[in-house]
Amino acid sequence: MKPPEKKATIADVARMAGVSTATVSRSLSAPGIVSAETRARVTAAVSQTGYIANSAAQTLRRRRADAVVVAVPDLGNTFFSEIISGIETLARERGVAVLVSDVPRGGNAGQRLSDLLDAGRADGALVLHGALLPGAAAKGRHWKLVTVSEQLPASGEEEATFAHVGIDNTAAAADATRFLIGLGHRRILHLTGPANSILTSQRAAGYQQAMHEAGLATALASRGGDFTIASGYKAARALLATGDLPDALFCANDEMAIGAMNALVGGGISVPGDISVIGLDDIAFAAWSNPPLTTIRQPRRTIGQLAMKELLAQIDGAPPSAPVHVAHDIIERNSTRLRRTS
Amino acid sequence: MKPPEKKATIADVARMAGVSTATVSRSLSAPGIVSAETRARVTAAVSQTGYIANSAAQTLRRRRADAVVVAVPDLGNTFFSEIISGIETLARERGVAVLVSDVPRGGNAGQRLSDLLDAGRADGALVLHGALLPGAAAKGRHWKLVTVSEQLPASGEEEATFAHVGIDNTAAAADATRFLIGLGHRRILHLTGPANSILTSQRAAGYQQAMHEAGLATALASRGGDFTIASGYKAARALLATGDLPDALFCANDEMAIGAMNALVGGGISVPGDISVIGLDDIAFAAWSNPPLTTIRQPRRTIGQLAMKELLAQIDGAPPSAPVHVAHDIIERNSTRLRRTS
DNA sequence: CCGCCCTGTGTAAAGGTTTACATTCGACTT
DNA sequence: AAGTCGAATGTAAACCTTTACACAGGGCGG
Repeated sequence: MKPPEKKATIADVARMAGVSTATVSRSLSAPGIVSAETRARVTAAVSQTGYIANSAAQTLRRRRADAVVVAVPDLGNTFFSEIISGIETLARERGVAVLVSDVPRGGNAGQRLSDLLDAGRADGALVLHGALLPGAAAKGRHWKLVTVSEQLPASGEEEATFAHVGIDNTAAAADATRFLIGLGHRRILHLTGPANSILTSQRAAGYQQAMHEAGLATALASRGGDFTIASGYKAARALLATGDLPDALFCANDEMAIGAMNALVGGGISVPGDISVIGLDDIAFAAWSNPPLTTIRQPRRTIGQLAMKELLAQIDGAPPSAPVHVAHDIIERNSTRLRRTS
Repeated sequence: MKPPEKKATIADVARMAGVSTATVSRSLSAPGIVSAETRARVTAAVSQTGYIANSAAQTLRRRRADAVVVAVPDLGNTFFSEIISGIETLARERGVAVLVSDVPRGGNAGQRLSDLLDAGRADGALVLHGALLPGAAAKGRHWKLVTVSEQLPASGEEEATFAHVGIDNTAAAADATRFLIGLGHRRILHLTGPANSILTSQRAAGYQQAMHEAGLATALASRGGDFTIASGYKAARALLATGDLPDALFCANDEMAIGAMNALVGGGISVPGDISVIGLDDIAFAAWSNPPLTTIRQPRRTIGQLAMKELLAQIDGAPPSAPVHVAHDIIERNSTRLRRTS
């Protein structure tokens, strides 16, 4: 019962069960092909020795690590961590390990990925990182790789299209905008994210599309928006200073919307009384902001699981699937309301 | 320049450089002991072949995986993910991989840990999981293991004391309470966390200690508090229903404080006008709640890094250090104020 | 009764590194 | 000049599994 001095190897088990190591290996990985009687002896020996297969040896021989990397720009952001949580759920089920690599935006994510993948530490990667090093995408053509949430910008010449799972950001932004329009708002301002993010351009595009459809004039404000609460706050302060408020504000994500609402109510403006605000993502705090934020929900855990499923399929030899969009929903809370018929 | 057909091995490099594999290995891992000239030939061959050492083979031979597990109860919670972010920073520097294992409270974290550690997939573990399986702690005596933030309850008989890093929760809670007392509050209610968490008891103890010091009567309310926003909200609603409000409320964490404030202001109570509220943790949203929450800050990234440092030291053969407490700070915002001298 | 196939098992190679031990060679000591 | 020592390198074993291939024995069709 006391922990064995040295870890048991497959040879120890084989000896104890009176069979060859090959048989032990087979009993464990393909129980079907060994006779019931032998299998019983083996299992007994296994539990008696407390044998656990050494995974390095397995990896070496099988040429498969049973591990995947998840590359994120910011683990501290719930948005990402919930996706990872979905990934992990599936990983646990399938017995594959999850290596997280938290490389800041602007950092060399491609390098890190290469270290892990090329050294055979992982069989593939889930990239939640819109800005992998541009070059890496090309280099990564022989990696198994699926992008999540943020699609990798098609890298010019080579149509480096990876499998992808996420919501349709353009459509989601259009839906948010249409929701506002449906409430009677006309002067709708879009507070955009950081310029270098694919999300920013997709969401802005959706906004513009919906506005054009309705024959309304678009108004984008970026003012240093970078998806943080603070940047939303600052942008709204700046807006306040102009004294010229729109009917409604569509923020490129929830954090910025929350920051903006803070600035607005802090400046004596009523939300949604004077101005409606809508976000996008439905982070956990959106339900508890002041007022509770109307937004568009992304099913994050589902996204994580779907992405993981796709990656595992690729690792098992399936060809990459076409990008898939999961459905988003509008969540109406109290930061939006019908426009006063003035 | 095109990606090589097959991955280069150390033998390929050796051949190209005209040396033995041993020399290649040495050039890479202990450059000092090989002559400058040879080393140059080797490095040339390495970059020419694009050689990257196979990590499974290395792990097998070195008997060290250069990887650690991080066990968390809930990745989706920023509190944990920021600690992990600190861990990752250090990990990247040292070239060790981080395996995250997100096993829900109540799940069998010990099992998962055992899978990873005993199979040699990782060299040690960082446990942010107050409730590892009780048994696992004992079984884990021969693992390298440091607990983070939530200390593992001493497991009865065996004084299974692991290295630990986190704030002194009792002291932090006492400080929060004293802060309230210092503002002139007398009837201070403590909203506790879930009963099975070590954090809950430590924080409650700190509260009681500070109250006793000041000769004040303690009042604990648990009402299903489980560290979530929703539970804080519910607890405060219940409080509201009694019609008997204290001077101040000390919530066992920020989420509950935010939920409670929502209920309070929703119920027409002014915070901090009628009642002061203080939290503990200083999560990102604390600065943006309504009103901004006074709380106690835990340096989460630092905690992560310190814990990682300790674990790496243990892996390198150092004996476990004694538990270390990092300093916490009080962050005064607008949810607390001097008591009205009625 | 022969040949074939099938089932269950064993033998040994392969997977890619690291490292203990051996070797070589030149410099230095006495 | 013999003996030591140290530096630089090579040889080969060890790390632990999986699996291609071979083999044995039994059932069965012809």
